[in-house]
Amino acid sequence: MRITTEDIARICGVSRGTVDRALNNRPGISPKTKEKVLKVAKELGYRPNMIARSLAKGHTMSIGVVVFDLNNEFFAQLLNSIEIRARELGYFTYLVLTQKDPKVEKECLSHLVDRNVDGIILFSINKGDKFDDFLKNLHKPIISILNFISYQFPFIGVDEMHCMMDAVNLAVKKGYSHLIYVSPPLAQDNKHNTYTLEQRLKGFIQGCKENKLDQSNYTIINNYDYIKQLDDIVRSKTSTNPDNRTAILCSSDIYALEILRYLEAQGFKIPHDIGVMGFDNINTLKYVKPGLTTISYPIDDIAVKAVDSLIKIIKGEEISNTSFLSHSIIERESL
Amino acid sequence: MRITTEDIARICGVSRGTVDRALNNRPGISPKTKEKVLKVAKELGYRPNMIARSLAKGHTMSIGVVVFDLNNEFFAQLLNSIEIRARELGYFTYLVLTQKDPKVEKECLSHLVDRNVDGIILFSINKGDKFDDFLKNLHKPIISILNFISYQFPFIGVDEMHCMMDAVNLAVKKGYSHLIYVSPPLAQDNKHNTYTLEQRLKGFIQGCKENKLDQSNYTIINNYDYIKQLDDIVRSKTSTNPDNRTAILCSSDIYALEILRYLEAQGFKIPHDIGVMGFDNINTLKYVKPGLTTISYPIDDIAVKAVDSLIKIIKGEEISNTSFLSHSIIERESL
DNA sequence: TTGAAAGCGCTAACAG
DNA sequence: CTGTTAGCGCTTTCAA
Repeated sequence: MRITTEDIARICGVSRGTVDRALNNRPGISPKTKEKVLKVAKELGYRPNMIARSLAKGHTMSIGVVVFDLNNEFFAQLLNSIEIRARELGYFTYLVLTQKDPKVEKECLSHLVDRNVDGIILFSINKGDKFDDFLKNLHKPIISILNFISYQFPFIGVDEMHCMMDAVNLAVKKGYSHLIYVSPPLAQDNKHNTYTLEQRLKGFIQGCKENKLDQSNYTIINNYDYIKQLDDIVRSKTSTNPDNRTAILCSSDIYALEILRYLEAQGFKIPHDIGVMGFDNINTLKYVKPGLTTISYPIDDIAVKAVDSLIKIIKGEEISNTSFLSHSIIERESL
Repeated sequence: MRITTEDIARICGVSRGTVDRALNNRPGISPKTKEKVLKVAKELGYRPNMIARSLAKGHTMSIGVVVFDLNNEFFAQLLNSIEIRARELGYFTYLVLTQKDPKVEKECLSHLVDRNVDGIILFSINKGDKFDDFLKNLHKPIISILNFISYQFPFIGVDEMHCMMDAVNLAVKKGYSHLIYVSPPLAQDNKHNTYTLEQRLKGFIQGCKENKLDQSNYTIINNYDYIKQLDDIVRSKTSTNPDNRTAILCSSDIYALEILRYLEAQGFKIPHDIGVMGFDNINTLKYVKPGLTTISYPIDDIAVKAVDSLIKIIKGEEISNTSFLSHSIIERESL
């Protein structure tokens, strides 16, 4: 089949140890034999068997990336940048999609360890003490991204709470006096890790507080039936009085997009009648009219930092336990 | 460190062979010892080392997926479905992004083989006899998708040419008498595998022929400066005469989207003044106004079929060499 | 400078 | 039914 070091050794009339010294240019070999071995290896098209190497060395030069799916462009971009960066540094990446199933996530994590990945980048759907223990028992470097797990694991993300506070501030500054917050996935927060969503919600509430909006001035919608619920609220609250306009802030661009479509269909003018704001700044927004005002995440930076940090840990270096990268507001037309 | 079969053997006072028989329930072991071994293994939290298993068995239960990037949602969806399907069947997937660099693609392909993946799903950017030889020398099952490589390798995709013929037919049926075909990536076809693009172009030309449109009735734009070029043509050709309207057919939704934005900014009414049609039916289209008429690819089917076929080959079964899955036209408002 | 041998952890063929 | 042995292909230590 494939050429092995043994083949080369036999042909060159040397031992496998010597072949290894030549191939991985280690000291203790004469230039002459080295040259010969290298020449034969090249002629035969020798390629090292990484599986065997992994077994012998105890590492695989591969990492695992665990996210729930790629339907949100956001994750596709993240994964894209992770793969590029990882390979730049010599690592191959295993992709694992958990479909938001906590059990699947745990199983896959274990499987990755069985395959001896050197480290894992994890956007987790699990959380809690038991999960912490589970992760600890994996005995592998792990970087959590975006969805915070616990202080036991390095984390890279953004300050979600302040993102949403900034959003509220912007809305208030623009003169909106009634706010609606739409975050459907909150509906499932009993079982899943919904850190990012919770932080955004907190930010919304805190932002309202700081702007002296009480509960009669804001509404929170936390289920997937949001269009219907919105319908009721919008009809009763919306006013043509320019001093009493309402703005809808969403936990993700995708909901904002749906809402935009719905409002347009209902004949509302955006932002004249109602303001809308998203979150994530996905690529799609480039093609959307009216332009959606949103919060921008530094996706590439998160990806690169996650990979770099992970590999530092793998190599035994120290890294800071938690890093928040900075966000920004992208102002377009919808708010 | 981790528990090994040797540990279990020692503790149970049996040999590693026996442990193996219990763990992988193979025949030739008494129920009693088997039970005991299993119990100890469970207590100790034993997990097989897949690297060692791979080395011993000669396969890794993993596949490689090679595409150029994930910026196009199309690929994200494809990859998503591939991963899901592969893991259903027990395979983990390595993701490799080539950034449209033919050299990188070849290197990565070799690396995947070095890592002993059991098979590869490839959307190739390379082509030609030399590349065929290269792939052959990999001695690995390979499924090519969408970008045809050669008859030497199984292929799964759609009949791109007929897709575009259907598009032309639709445009003509709708009364457009002048067609513009926009396919910027054709600009680079000297070095890359641009099978899909060439086929679409052929389909466009053939469609025009069959509809008796000669070269004065259609225009082909094959560079990234298409907006500017479009500007000139549109100004001279566009007519308010309803019997002489022009339609712009694009090789990808993303160009159609750009064009839509441009035309709107110029004050054109779509489709009243000019018709526009895309290709791919990416998710983004759900949020675009006016709705973009386009060609829909069976992304999930391609993904699932690619995985299934690959694994059949891996298992030594026969598969049909080429499969074209069926496409459909999604009629919305823009044409 | 080189060779021999052991080991990574598992599988599989062969004896007993 | 069970133990022994010989690999898988590479790395690494210890002698020579």
